[in-house]
Amino acid sequence: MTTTIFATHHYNYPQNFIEMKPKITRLEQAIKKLETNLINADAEILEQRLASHLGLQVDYASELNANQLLAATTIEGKVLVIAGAGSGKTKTLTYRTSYLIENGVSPKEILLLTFTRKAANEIKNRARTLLTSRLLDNNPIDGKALNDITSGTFHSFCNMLLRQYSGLLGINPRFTILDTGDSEDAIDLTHKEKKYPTKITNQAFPRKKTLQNIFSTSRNRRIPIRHLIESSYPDIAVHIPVIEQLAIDFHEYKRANHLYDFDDIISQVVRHLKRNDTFRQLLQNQYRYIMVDEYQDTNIPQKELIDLMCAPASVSLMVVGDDNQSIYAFRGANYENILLFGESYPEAKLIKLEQNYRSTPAVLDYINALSAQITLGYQKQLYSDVSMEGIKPVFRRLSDESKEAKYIADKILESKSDYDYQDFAVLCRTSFQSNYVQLEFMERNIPFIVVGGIRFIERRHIKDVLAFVKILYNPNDTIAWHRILTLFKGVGSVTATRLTQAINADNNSFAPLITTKFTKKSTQLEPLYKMLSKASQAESVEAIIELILDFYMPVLKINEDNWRERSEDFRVLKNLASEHDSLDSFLENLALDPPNDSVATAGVPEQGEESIDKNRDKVTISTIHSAKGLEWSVVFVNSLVDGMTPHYRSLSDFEELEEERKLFYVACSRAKARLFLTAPDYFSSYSGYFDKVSRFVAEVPADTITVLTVKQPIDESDDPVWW
DNA sequence: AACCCGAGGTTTTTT
DNA sequence: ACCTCGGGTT
Repeated sequence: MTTTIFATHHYNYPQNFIEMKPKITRLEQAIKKLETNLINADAEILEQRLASHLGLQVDYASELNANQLLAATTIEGKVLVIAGAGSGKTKTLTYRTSYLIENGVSPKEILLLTFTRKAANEIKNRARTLLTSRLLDNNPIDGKALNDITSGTFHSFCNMLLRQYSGLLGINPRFTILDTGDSEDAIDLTHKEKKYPTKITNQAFPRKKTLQNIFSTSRNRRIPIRHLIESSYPDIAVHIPVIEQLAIDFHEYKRANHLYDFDDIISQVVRHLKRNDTFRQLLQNQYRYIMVDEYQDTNIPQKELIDLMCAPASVSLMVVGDDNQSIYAFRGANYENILLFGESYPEAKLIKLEQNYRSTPAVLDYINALSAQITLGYQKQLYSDVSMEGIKPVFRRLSDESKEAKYIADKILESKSDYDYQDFAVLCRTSFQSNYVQLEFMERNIPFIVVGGIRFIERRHIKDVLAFVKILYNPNDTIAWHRILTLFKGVGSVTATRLTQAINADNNSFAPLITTKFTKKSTQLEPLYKMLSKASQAESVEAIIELILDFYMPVLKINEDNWRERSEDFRVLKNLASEHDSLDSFLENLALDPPNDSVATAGVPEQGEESIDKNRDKVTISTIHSAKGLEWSVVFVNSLVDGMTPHYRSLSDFEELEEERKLFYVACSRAKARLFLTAPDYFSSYSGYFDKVSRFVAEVPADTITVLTVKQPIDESDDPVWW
């Protein structure tokens, strides 16, 4: 029995653990079975692989470790690669890509699906460098050919398919994409149009946000709406029949107006793959080598997509992931996909990458201890061959959140001689947990950048401007019309709907805007008409944005008192526009690969050209979710109170709690050299009062971590005893 | 039909 | 402490 830090604490285990037992057993069996297909880089295999490398440009054997080499050179059949944190996953995919090409695979046959487009481009570019930098005398490989590799996120790939094969699929290629907020609006509009009751026996109808959530979860996790509501939203059960009907109406509404939400983009492709044999065979013949990154975060439709494309034995599939890092169930990801891979592909091979190149042994010991607490998963133990042990992670409790922030700032300034600002990151469970940290950093003049939280694309004024662009691209986009028209005083929901209908009925001409019936509602409609007419003739995306802004700025000034601040964002928007030469690529990029950093930065003011390096040197403040895949020398994780991390909403559900545990694992495994964990004494909100240290900190063996107690002379006099 | 105001429920994470 | 929704008012 190992000693844990807070042995006296008692945490209630989720009640549904018993019900979960059969499912857990099934998953365990699938894991066990696939474990028997594990291949290891033994001497014989390696020798075989090395022999086949004669004549290749890249020296795979000396640049990869044994199992990386195995993964990079196993190019036929179905393979699952379990890639632990910091095990060189991107490197392996890069070398595999290069290996495929050196073995005569055409770049056009390669499909690379990753979590972000950035990751896809990185792999492509690194593979290019790899292949072309070795270019000696007669290198037959053209670096440009790598552009023919199809790569991107599931969403961008499916979006491309829908547009490119629109003829074959019988759909309109000029559709617009609804983000989550737009979907909510569309649900609301459908609801109002159909005039469904908003109350039954005094029970209010759920909000649009809740509805969007229900619809999306129902589709991504394949749970009928009725069951989902009965199990997760029991208090709105009286509304089930209406909600079910609304789901159908909502879907028809989207189809009628050429609107696709995030879920449609994937699901519609899956639907076509199932029904359209020509389409399916086309893709199966085209993409012969498929690689999927972050497989643990795929949802059911995404898994189905892969399964359909990979049905022929001749299609090679390698999925890469880490079951310890599945943290997206809330948006429908299904952690079972990776655990049940052996069920879908009984012949699949399993390869594990367990050598860690990121963290010191001291940090690794800790994250291995965290990993041991995760109930389900493939056997794994990260190891390092670095001999310097490093410093153990530190846990410190402080009286409140501002003291926590102070402590973090102190530590950063203390170790500033060893590191740059950009070597630090503060990782938070929720974005608002960074508020105190931001304040403290501003006061102490520590430059920082905030990642996660309210994003660029979701700001009201940005969405407004994009609505104009969307209309120019798809005049059927009723959601965008509605958004624009209700900006004007005198035009409300009813007029907007009527006007939108008139436009659509008039073959999408803008003419109804200048009929007297509507112009008397607002003087803005005529200028709008002129602007749209002009913009539809404009030469470039940038010119269109300029025209829209000329029109929109006065409106913004009337509607928002902080218009000056908001209009700063338009420079970013104009820059983005200048990078695109067509409306579809511009809109697609913003919808599916939006700029991630919030513009919120502080500290070092801009000082012109030379200070670019200085502007990069900032501490990162990020949500844990947005930190996935990244690493820093020094990592802080705050708010480690049970109820904040794990979040109180997940305490009663076994699977949700497991995901929180994995989230903490992701956070800690970002650290290269130092890991600081902090917790305030308590946290209270309308949902309760929480004062126990996070169970994730409490449950690991005490010798893996240094716990600072009251005895430590850190500038806090009123540090209470907390265990 | 639009707008204003007050009440009540709300807050995790994001392609 | 915040935003969304509903109801009453203009």
